[in-house]
Amino acid sequence: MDQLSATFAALADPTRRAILARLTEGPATVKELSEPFDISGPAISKHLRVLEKAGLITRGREAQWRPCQLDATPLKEVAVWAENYRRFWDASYARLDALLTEMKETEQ
Amino acid sequence: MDQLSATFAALADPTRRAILARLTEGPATVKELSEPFDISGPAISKHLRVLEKAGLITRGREAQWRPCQLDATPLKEVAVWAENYRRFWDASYARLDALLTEMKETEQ
DNA sequence: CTCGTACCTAACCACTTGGTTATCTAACCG
DNA sequence: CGGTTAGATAACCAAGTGGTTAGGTACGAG
Repeated sequence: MDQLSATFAALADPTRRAILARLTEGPATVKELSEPFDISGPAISKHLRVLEKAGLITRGREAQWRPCQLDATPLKEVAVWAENYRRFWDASYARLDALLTEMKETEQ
Repeated sequence: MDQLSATFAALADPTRRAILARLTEGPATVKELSEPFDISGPAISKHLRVLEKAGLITRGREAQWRPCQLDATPLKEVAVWAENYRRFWDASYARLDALLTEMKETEQ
Protein backbone atom coordinates (compact mmCIF):
# COMPACT_ATOMS: atom_id res chain seq x y z
CA MET A 1 0.00 0.00 0.00
CA ASP A 2 1.38 3.38 -1.00
CA GLN A 3 1.78 6.22 1.47
CA LEU A 4 -1.14 8.32 0.26
CA SER A 5 -3.54 5.36 0.30
CA ALA A 6 -2.44 4.44 3.82
CA THR A 7 -3.01 8.02 4.95
CA PHE A 8 -6.49 8.24 3.43
CA ALA A 9 -7.39 4.83 4.88
CA ALA A 10 -6.23 5.93 8.32
CA LEU A 11 -8.29 9.12 8.08
CA ALA A 12 -11.43 7.25 7.03
CA ASP A 13 -12.23 6.37 10.64
CA PRO A 14 -13.82 9.05 12.88
CA THR A 15 -12.18 7.60 16.01
CA ARG A 16 -8.75 7.97 14.44
CA ARG A 17 -9.48 11.53 13.31
CA ALA A 18 -10.61 12.33 16.85
CA ILE A 19 -7.34 10.91 18.18
CA LEU A 20 -5.39 13.14 15.81
CA ALA A 21 -7.46 16.13 16.93
CA ARG A 22 -6.66 15.33 20.55
CA LEU A 23 -2.95 15.11 19.74
CA THR A 24 -2.93 18.66 18.38
CA GLU A 25 -3.13 19.69 22.05
CA GLY A 26 0.07 17.84 22.80
CA PRO A 27 1.37 14.30 23.41
CA ALA A 28 -0.82 11.84 25.29
CA THR A 29 -0.71 8.33 26.67
CA VAL A 30 -2.82 5.49 25.32
CA LYS A 31 -5.02 5.68 28.40
CA GLU A 32 -5.64 9.39 27.95
CA LEU A 33 -6.46 8.90 24.29
CA SER A 34 -8.95 6.16 25.06
CA GLU A 35 -10.84 8.19 27.69
CA PRO A 36 -13.31 9.93 25.33
CA PHE A 37 -14.30 6.68 23.63
CA ASP A 38 -16.52 3.88 24.71
CA ILE A 39 -14.35 1.16 23.24
CA SER A 40 -11.85 -1.26 24.73
CA GLY A 41 -8.11 -0.70 25.13
CA PRO A 42 -7.12 -3.19 22.43
CA ALA A 43 -9.39 -1.38 19.96
CA ILE A 44 -7.50 1.86 20.69
CA SER A 45 -4.20 0.00 20.33
CA LYS A 46 -5.27 -1.12 16.87
CA HIS A 47 -6.21 2.40 15.85
CA LEU A 48 -2.86 3.67 17.09
CA ARG A 49 -1.04 1.02 15.10
CA VAL A 50 -2.88 2.09 11.95
CA LEU A 51 -1.98 5.72 12.62
CA GLU A 52 1.63 4.77 13.31
CA LYS A 53 1.92 2.73 10.10
CA ALA A 54 0.52 5.70 8.19
CA GLY A 55 3.22 7.85 9.77
CA LEU A 56 0.66 10.11 11.43
CA ILE A 57 1.92 9.52 14.96
CA THR A 58 5.19 8.59 16.61
CA ARG A 59 5.48 6.72 19.87
CA GLY A 60 7.91 7.05 22.76
CA ARG A 61 8.67 4.99 25.81
CA GLU A 62 8.50 6.38 29.35
CA ALA A 63 8.37 3.79 32.11
CA GLN A 64 5.07 1.96 31.61
CA TRP A 65 3.68 4.65 29.32
CA ARG A 66 3.96 4.81 25.56
CA PRO A 67 3.25 8.47 24.79
CA CYS A 68 1.89 9.29 21.34
CA GLN A 69 2.78 12.39 19.40
CA LEU A 70 1.28 13.86 16.25
CA ASP A 71 3.30 13.83 13.03
CA ALA A 72 1.33 15.79 10.45
CA THR A 73 3.78 15.34 7.58
CA PRO A 74 1.51 12.94 5.65
CA LEU A 75 -1.31 15.46 5.98
CA LYS A 76 0.68 17.87 3.87
CA GLU A 77 0.52 15.34 1.03
CA VAL A 78 -3.23 15.11 1.55
CA ALA A 79 -3.60 18.88 1.37
CA VAL A 80 -1.42 19.08 -1.74
CA TRP A 81 -3.38 16.29 -3.40
CA ALA A 82 -6.73 17.92 -2.63
CA GLU A 83 -5.53 21.33 -3.79
CA ASN A 84 -5.07 19.90 -7.29
CA TYR A 85 -8.86 19.73 -7.47
CA ARG A 86 -9.51 23.24 -6.20
CA ARG A 87 -10.47 24.57 -9.62
CA PHE A 88 -13.28 21.98 -9.72
CA TRP A 89 -14.95 23.24 -6.58
CA ASP A 90 -13.89 26.88 -6.47
CA ALA A 91 -15.92 28.90 -8.96
CA SER A 92 -13.55 31.87 -9.05
CA TYR A 93 -10.59 29.56 -9.50
CA ALA A 94 -12.50 27.88 -12.32
CA ARG A 95 -13.01 31.25 -14.03
CA LEU A 96 -9.32 32.02 -13.66
CA ASP A 97 -8.56 28.61 -15.08
CA ALA A 98 -10.84 29.25 -18.05
CA LEU A 99 -9.24 32.65 -18.60
CA LEU A 100 -5.76 31.19 -18.62
CA THR A 101 -6.85 28.49 -21.05
CA GLU A 102 -8.33 31.14 -23.31
CA MET A 103 -5.15 33.22 -23.17
CA LYS A 104 -3.10 30.18 -24.02
CA GLU A 105 -5.31 29.50 -27.03
CA THR A 106 -5.25 33.05 -28.46
CA GLU A 107 -1.51 32.99 -28.01
CA GLN A 108 -1.08 30.33 -30.64
CA MET B 1 -20.93 6.66 7.81
CA ASP B 2 -20.48 10.41 7.81
CA GLN B 3 -19.62 12.37 4.71
CA LEU B 4 -15.96 12.99 5.53
CA SER B 5 -15.32 9.35 6.41
CA ALA B 6 -16.96 8.21 3.17
CA THR B 7 -14.81 10.63 1.21
CA PHE B 8 -11.57 9.50 2.85
CA ALA B 9 -12.55 5.85 2.39
CA ALA B 10 -13.27 6.45 -1.28
CA LEU B 11 -9.91 8.16 -1.74
CA ALA B 12 -8.01 5.34 -0.04
CA ASP B 13 -8.01 3.29 -3.24
CA PRO B 14 -5.47 4.16 -5.98
CA THR B 15 -7.83 2.97 -8.74
CA ARG B 16 -10.52 5.36 -7.54
CA ARG B 17 -8.05 8.26 -7.33
CA ALA B 18 -6.95 7.45 -10.89
CA ILE B 19 -10.59 7.53 -12.00
CA LEU B 20 -11.01 10.96 -10.42
CA ALA B 21 -7.83 12.15 -12.13
CA ARG B 22 -9.17 10.96 -15.47
CA LEU B 23 -12.44 12.78 -14.86
CA THR B 24 -10.64 16.11 -14.48
CA GLU B 25 -10.23 15.93 -18.27
CA GLY B 26 -13.99 15.74 -18.70
CA PRO B 27 -16.89 13.27 -18.47
CA ALA B 28 -16.32 9.68 -19.51
CA THR B 29 -18.25 6.47 -19.95
CA VAL B 30 -17.67 3.41 -17.78
CA LYS B 31 -15.91 1.71 -20.67
CA GLU B 32 -13.52 4.62 -21.14
CA LEU B 33 -12.77 4.72 -17.43
CA SER B 34 -12.01 1.01 -17.32
CA GLU B 35 -9.57 1.11 -20.26
CA PRO B 36 -6.41 1.96 -18.26
CA PHE B 37 -7.02 -0.82 -15.74
CA ASP B 38 -6.57 -4.54 -15.95
CA ILE B 39 -9.69 -5.34 -13.96
CA SER B 40 -13.18 -6.47 -14.93
CA GLY B 41 -16.17 -4.26 -15.67
CA PRO B 42 -18.04 -5.15 -12.48
CA ALA B 43 -14.98 -4.16 -10.44
CA ILE B 44 -15.06 -0.72 -12.08
CA SER B 45 -18.80 -0.53 -11.45
CA LYS B 46 -18.19 -1.13 -7.77
CA HIS B 47 -15.55 1.59 -7.63
CA LEU B 48 -17.93 3.98 -9.36
CA ARG B 49 -20.67 3.18 -6.88
CA VAL B 50 -18.31 3.98 -4.00
CA LEU B 51 -17.37 7.27 -5.64
CA GLU B 52 -21.03 8.06 -6.30
CA LYS B 53 -22.04 7.33 -2.70
CA ALA B 54 -19.23 9.60 -1.53
CA GLY B 55 -20.66 12.31 -3.79
CA LEU B 56 -17.45 12.52 -5.79
CA ILE B 57 -19.08 11.75 -9.13
CA THR B 58 -22.50 12.16 -10.68
CA ARG B 59 -23.89 9.88 -13.34
CA GLY B 60 -26.06 10.59 -16.34
CA ARG B 61 -27.99 8.44 -18.75
CA GLU B 62 -27.43 8.64 -22.49
CA ALA B 63 -28.80 5.71 -24.45
CA GLN B 64 -26.74 2.70 -23.33
CA TRP B 65 -24.05 4.84 -21.77
CA ARG B 66 -23.85 6.03 -18.17
CA PRO B 67 -21.46 8.99 -18.39
CA CYS B 68 -19.60 9.90 -15.21
CA GLN B 69 -18.73 13.41 -14.20
CA LEU B 70 -16.49 14.71 -11.45
CA ASP B 71 -18.02 16.49 -8.47
CA ALA B 72 -15.18 17.84 -6.37
CA THR B 73 -17.33 19.39 -3.65
CA PRO B 74 -16.40 16.77 -1.02
CA LEU B 75 -12.73 17.41 -1.80
CA LYS B 76 -13.17 20.94 -0.52
CA GLU B 77 -14.06 19.46 2.88
CA VAL B 78 -10.94 17.31 2.70
CA ALA B 79 -8.77 20.32 1.91
CA VAL B 80 -10.35 22.36 4.72
CA TRP B 81 -9.89 19.50 7.17
CA ALA B 82 -6.23 19.04 6.25
CA GLU B 83 -5.55 22.77 6.39
CA ASN B 84 -6.40 22.70 10.09
CA TYR B 85 -3.18 20.75 10.58
CA ARG B 86 -1.00 23.04 8.48
CA ARG B 87 0.72 24.55 11.52
CA PHE B 88 1.93 21.05 12.45
CA TRP B 89 3.81 20.50 9.23
CA ASP B 90 4.59 24.04 8.17
CA ALA B 91 7.46 25.42 10.27
CA SER B 92 6.85 29.08 9.44
CA TYR B 93 3.16 28.69 10.19
CA ALA B 94 4.11 27.07 13.50
CA ARG B 95 6.25 30.10 14.39
CA LEU B 96 3.36 32.41 13.52
CA ASP B 97 1.09 30.26 15.63
CA ALA B 98 3.48 30.45 18.58
CA LEU B 99 3.72 34.21 18.17
CA LEU B 100 -0.05 34.62 18.18
CA THR B 101 -0.32 32.44 21.26
CA GLU B 102 2.33 34.51 23.00
CA MET B 103 0.51 37.73 22.09
CA LYS B 104 -2.73 36.35 23.41
CA GLU B 105 -1.05 35.45 26.68
CA THR B 106 0.62 38.81 27.25
CA GLU B 107 -2.70 40.42 26.46
CA GLN B 108 -4.29 39.01 29.58
C1' DC C 1 -36.48 -9.35 -34.99
C1' DT C 2 -31.73 -10.36 -34.00
C1' DC C 3 -27.20 -9.23 -32.80
C1' DG C 4 -23.68 -6.71 -30.46
C1' DT C 5 -22.42 -3.28 -27.08
C1' DA C 6 -22.63 -1.04 -22.55
C1' DC C 7 -23.58 -1.69 -18.22
C1' DC C 8 -25.61 -3.70 -14.05
C1' DT C 9 -26.79 -7.28 -10.49
C1' DA C 10 -26.04 -11.61 -8.14
C1' DA C 11 -23.35 -14.92 -6.14
C1' DC C 12 -19.15 -16.16 -4.59
C1' DC C 13 -14.24 -15.90 -2.67
C1' DA C 14 -10.12 -14.32 0.00
C1' DC C 15 -8.71 -10.78 2.76
C1' DT C 16 -9.20 -6.79 5.80
C1' DT C 17 -11.37 -4.13 9.47
C1' DG C 18 -13.24 -2.76 13.78
C1' DG C 19 -14.67 -4.60 17.57
C1' DT C 20 -14.61 -8.07 21.54
C1' DT C 21 -12.53 -11.00 25.72
C1' DA C 22 -8.76 -13.30 27.73
C1' DT C 23 -4.10 -13.43 28.57
C1' DC C 24 0.55 -11.69 28.73
C1' DT C 25 4.64 -8.36 29.76
C1' DA C 26 6.66 -4.45 31.98
C1' DA C 27 7.03 -1.04 35.24
C1' DC C 28 5.96 1.39 39.49
C1' DC C 29 4.42 1.20 44.56
C1' DG C 30 4.06 -0.74 49.26
C1' DC D 1 7.98 -10.07 47.39
C1' DG D 2 2.82 -9.06 45.78
C1' DG D 3 -0.43 -5.99 43.82
C1' DT D 4 -1.80 -2.48 40.58
C1' DT D 5 -1.51 -0.05 36.38
C1' DA D 6 -0.32 0.68 31.30
C1' DG D 7 -0.23 -1.44 27.41
C1' DA D 8 0.41 -5.19 23.82
C1' DT D 9 -0.78 -9.64 21.83
C1' DA D 10 -3.73 -13.54 20.52
C1' DA D 11 -7.82 -15.56 19.13
C1' DC D 12 -12.13 -14.86 17.65
C1' DC D 13 -16.33 -12.75 15.23
C1' DA D 14 -19.37 -9.97 12.10
C1' DA D 15 -19.22 -6.98 8.53
C1' DG D 16 -16.98 -4.77 4.70
C1' DT D 17 -13.81 -4.67 0.53
C1' DG D 18 -11.94 -5.75 -3.90
C1' DG D 19 -11.85 -8.91 -6.98
C1' DT D 20 -13.98 -12.76 -9.94
C1' DT D 21 -17.54 -15.23 -13.27
C1' DA D 22 -22.22 -15.78 -14.91
C1' DG D 23 -26.18 -13.95 -16.32
C1' DG D 24 -29.51 -10.12 -17.02
C1' DT D 25 -31.22 -5.48 -19.04
C1' DA D 26 -31.38 -1.71 -22.26
C1' DC D 27 -30.34 0.35 -26.29
C1' DG D 28 -28.78 1.07 -31.33
C1' DA D 29 -27.65 -1.03 -35.81
C1' DG D 30 -28.62 -3.94 -39.53
